[in-house]
Amino acid sequence: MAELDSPALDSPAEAGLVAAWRELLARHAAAACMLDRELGDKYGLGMSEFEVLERLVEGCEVDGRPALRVAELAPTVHLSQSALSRLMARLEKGGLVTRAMCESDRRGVMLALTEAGRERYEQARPLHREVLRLTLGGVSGPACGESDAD
Amino acid sequence: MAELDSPALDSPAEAGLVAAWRELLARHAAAACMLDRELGDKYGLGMSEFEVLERLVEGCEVDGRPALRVAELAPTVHLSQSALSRLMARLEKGGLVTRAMCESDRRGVMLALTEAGRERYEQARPLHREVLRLTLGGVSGPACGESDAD
DNA sequence: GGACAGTACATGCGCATGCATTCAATGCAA
DNA sequence: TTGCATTGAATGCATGCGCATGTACTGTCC
Repeated sequence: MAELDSPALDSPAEAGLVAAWRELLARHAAAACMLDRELGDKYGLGMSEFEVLERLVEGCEVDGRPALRVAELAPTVHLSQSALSRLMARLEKGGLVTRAMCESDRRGVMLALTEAGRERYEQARPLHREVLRLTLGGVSGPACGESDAD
Repeated sequence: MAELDSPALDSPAEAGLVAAWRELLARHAAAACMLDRELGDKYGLGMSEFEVLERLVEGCEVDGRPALRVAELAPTVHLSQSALSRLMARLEKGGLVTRAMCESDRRGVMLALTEAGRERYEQARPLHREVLRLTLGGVSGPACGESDAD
């Protein structure tokens, strides 16, 4: 209730929140920056491009097989619909994906990896994982449970 | 041909890393997006602007007192030198900070909050904290079992 | 059937960012 | 002192993003 004139300090809970936020910002910046640089330099892919390719690899077969629609993909990569639309245009221009009109609903666009897209992804993946290892590796802060060592 | 070996699967360690990365991406996107929107709407500040003001509040007194140099500030807010330079220009144009030439090294620029800057920060802080509470609240660690399966 | 609201994606636009470059000031060496 | 490499910051430029809007299509209600 006494929040009239003690504006200079956070409560302990807030301080923890802020610390967590800064930690998150630092990790995100480190990983995103290095991913963009490394993947861009060596494979011509941005961080988001790689994420999109990965979703496509996970979600569909190669070239022509059942694929994803843009609207489904957008939230999973944390991009706006317009950003994803342009990103797909870039990938399509690079020959890594194809955009085909959806038969059942001609407003929709089916996204599918090409062979080149899959190959590019496979090539880039080790580097992506290595960057994650370098930037996130080991220190995951207040780690709860290690479920990755099965 | 890439799919001969076993390139389609990550090792368990890699899978954990990727899961942690996606978790981090999701939190960052949620918090950053909401912060930008809320702070922008209500106080005319971007997320990075707020972070910069916060560093200035922490690091110096009001208007004219000892301040920070751009080069010192940049890494703490994960911005490039050029981005920070422009950001400071925006804040200065808005009357929230002042840029003064450093006496001892005239290449440097001393950054200081103005009264308006401090006030704006104090006004925006509660909203900032609330957004953090909403987006990061409670869960501070990576993957404790709360994982999505898309 | 025709009009209208709603959905899916593309596009115009402005903005913030990073890289490369530039300009100014400093430090060092001859 | 002059000359040169280095550092701190600002700026030109290209890029990617989100918002708002436009375009094409769908489904519904009359």
